[in-house]
Amino acid sequence: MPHKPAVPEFPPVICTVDVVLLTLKDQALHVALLKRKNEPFAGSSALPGGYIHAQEDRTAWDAAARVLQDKMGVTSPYLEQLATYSGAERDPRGWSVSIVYYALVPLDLLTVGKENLLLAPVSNLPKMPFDHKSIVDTAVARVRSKSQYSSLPVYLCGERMTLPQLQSVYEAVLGEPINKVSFRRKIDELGMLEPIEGELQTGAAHRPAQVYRLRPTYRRALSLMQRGINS
Amino acid sequence: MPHKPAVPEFPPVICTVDVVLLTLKDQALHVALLKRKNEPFAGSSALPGGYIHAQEDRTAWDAAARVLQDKMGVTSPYLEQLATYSGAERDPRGWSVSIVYYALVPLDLLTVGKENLLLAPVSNLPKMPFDHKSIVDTAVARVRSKSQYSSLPVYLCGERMTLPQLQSVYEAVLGEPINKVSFRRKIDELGMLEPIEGELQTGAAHRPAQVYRLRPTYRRALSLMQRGINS
DNA sequence: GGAATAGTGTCTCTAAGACAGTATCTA
DNA sequence: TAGATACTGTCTTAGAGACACTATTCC
Repeated sequence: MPHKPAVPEFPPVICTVDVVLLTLKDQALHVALLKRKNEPFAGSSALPGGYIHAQEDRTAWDAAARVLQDKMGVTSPYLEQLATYSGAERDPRGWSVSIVYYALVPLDLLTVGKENLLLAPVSNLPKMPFDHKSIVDTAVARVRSKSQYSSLPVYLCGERMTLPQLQSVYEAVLGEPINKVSFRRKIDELGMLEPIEGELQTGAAHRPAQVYRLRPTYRRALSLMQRGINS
Repeated sequence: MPHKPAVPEFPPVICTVDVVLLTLKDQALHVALLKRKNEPFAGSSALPGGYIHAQEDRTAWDAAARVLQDKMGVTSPYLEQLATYSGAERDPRGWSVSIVYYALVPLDLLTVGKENLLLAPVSNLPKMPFDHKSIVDTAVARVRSKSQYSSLPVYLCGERMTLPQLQSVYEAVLGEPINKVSFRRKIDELGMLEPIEGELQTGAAHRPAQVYRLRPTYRRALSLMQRGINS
């Protein structure tokens, strides 16, 4: 029996990762875009991404985390695979595969005026190269969907938060008002928050709100609801 | 400015698709495995899969459909991306990416005793090469999860079905009994089925059941529930 | 007629939403 | 003290589950 080469010679496929980094700014979801330095589409704003470095990255997740670190200076507490986009026509360089991840980070982690950083509201995206617009739309839909029955939006808050703050984050993500009593019942059931004893958020001309923090168990894992938050 | 090559020379990444084909046999989910003809792991049962053919496949979805057709002789009415598995260590041939799809088909489409076909119950999987076991587990979890709030399980039925049949399919997938009244209310709300006038399933020693068929709109698209089927 | 399952009417119970009341801050 | 928002108690309402009753077949 003739010995076959281990890896047959198929035309090469371009293998990349892209990251949809979402944050909350002015009560609305925004996506982080970078001005591309290289061709194709040099100069236009696109999702941060890059080639998989087979020597360096143990997995595609690691590649995405590396891209996030190198290009955005961010280590996201939440980085999950969205989907993989592929095909002959999405990239002029040839048949390509892009494994896309999405991340949620509080705005204040996106430190400083990065030179080429553009925060675009997801409700009014600019022209974007490749299939990046459709990718962002899918990521937003995924985040909205997951937010209905999980603690996902807490990753958009900082370390500490009050319940009214968290509710307004949920409302911004879901795009609709939530019943206050139901919301607090749900958050209570989820059991992911604990009040910081004696710490109240004062300063406003009304009763101060209890400050909570995420329980350590849920720092990296989502907490799921049986039934979603029924708008 | 020096001209850069369009595609930098990174070590090649192996690009494949794999398919988790699920079906219902003896009231339990089974996954279709094929005995591998080629190294690595020749002889052991694994998910059907193959290289992406950049000349032939327009997208990875097309590649998965081709694999399903060529290796299983099946054209699945439902074929959706599950996730992408990647890394340096999952395949002895080197750094690899596998874009994994899952399909649901009625048992009778898996015609005949294919030589190398093994239908393994998902609750008792055999040893499988690569990370295929974890892939199957993820696919099953996805199907269970989606079945709670969508019409996904109808793809496990044939063209026509009765409500008791469909309920038993849901129960097999979800692994728990469902309240009959609630189930019928939900299916009614979904609006995906229409009764075939005058067609009843007779033959058993009891009242015959109305036969339904899927409305054309839902032949390829899922129908979603507001609130899931609450076991 | 008896056994068996199909299909339906209706009560109960759980949980979400509405609403209004009390609490506690700044100006 | 007035105004604002935080927080809570409780009533209403929608929907899921339980249960029982009728329907229709084969033997």
